[in-house]
Amino acid sequence: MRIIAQEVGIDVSTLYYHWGDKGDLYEAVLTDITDDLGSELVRVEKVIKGRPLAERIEIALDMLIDYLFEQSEISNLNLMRFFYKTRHDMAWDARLPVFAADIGRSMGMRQPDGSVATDTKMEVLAIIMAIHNFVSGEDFFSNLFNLGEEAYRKSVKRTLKFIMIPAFAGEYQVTHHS
Amino acid sequence: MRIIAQEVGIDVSTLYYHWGDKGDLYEAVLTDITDDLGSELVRVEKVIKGRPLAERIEIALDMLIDYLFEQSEISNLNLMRFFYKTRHDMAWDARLPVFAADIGRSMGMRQPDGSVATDTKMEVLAIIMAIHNFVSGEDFFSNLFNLGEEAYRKSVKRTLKFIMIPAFAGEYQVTHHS
DNA sequence: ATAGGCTTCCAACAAATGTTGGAAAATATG
DNA sequence: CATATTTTCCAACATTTGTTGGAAGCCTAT
Repeated sequence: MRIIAQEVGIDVSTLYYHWGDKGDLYEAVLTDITDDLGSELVRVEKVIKGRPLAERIEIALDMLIDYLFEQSEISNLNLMRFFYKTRHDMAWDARLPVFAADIGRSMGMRQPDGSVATDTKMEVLAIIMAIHNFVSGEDFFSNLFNLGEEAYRKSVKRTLKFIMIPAFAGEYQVTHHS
Repeated sequence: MRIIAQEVGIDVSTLYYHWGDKGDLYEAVLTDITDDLGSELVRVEKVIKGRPLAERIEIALDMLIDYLFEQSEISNLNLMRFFYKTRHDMAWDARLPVFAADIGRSMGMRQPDGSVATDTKMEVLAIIMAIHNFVSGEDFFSNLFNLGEEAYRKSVKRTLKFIMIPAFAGEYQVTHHS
């Protein structure tokens, strides 16, 4: 709390005054970044609408990776939320499965009855996490492979396209859109 | 430190006596789990030796996922190491790129000169992280999708095969080995 | 058995961290 | 302008957490 307050340039009590205790603040931040990510997904959907699937995936990856690299706290906080083990139990956010279902639908992976299967949501989740992983782990991995910021980001895009396009769009040669 | 000592059933000073301070203990644990993971990779390699690539991937995923679900701290600690931002800088472990290179070689992804390209290591890293993600995130995700332990683990295997086999072994129908 | 080492624990210290009371400053309202 | 309300900060508190000194217990070799 002190560190956050200092970063913002206010006293820690002012932080408490406006945002409540640590748990409240954390929840507010999570809600906020989830909203942001939701808006970005809508933006992406608009751009890729109508294109063939493989191209949609490629563009979506490019856009989301760029977006998250600019806001890497989003990836950080999401991953921490998934993996961090707390002694206190945490607030729940039901929007992740909704996002996953939306993305699944956007990729044409709906069932005969229009709903999205759990298997599909798991697959989408894997994509989302893969992006977050590379964004949040930038410090660690770029150091590990001796890549500069630019080279690292490019390699992330290439790697994720290499994996996801064959998996979700079958036969397709990766080209370059960004 | 107190919590660890309590879990082990000793006094916290005894913990210090044997393992040094928190950083030393953390390093020792990381070394230990990395050794374990290394041994498991060797074990996997023995089993899949000589089989066709797609089958190798399938079996390796099954084995590694089972192994990590039994030792989920390995996934936890690895991911934390990748993503956690500390104010103190951390000890470095150079074995991850070696593992990635070994796995890449084992998948036949070596360059003409026998070395393994950074792109390839990134791809392997993506696989490793995907497994860790689902293992470490079990609590969160199984709750999210209302899956029991058994169903969740099965779904993880299916999902990762669904994504990785087309990406790394081209045309291939997923069958069931485990 | 006993001296000397090794191991364990209790108690304490210092620093970090979550949180709040209350005074001062800033702002709004009449 | 005077008053009421809101906002900010300082100082303190209680708890958590990393760490250590020293006494007590245990083990081994003579």
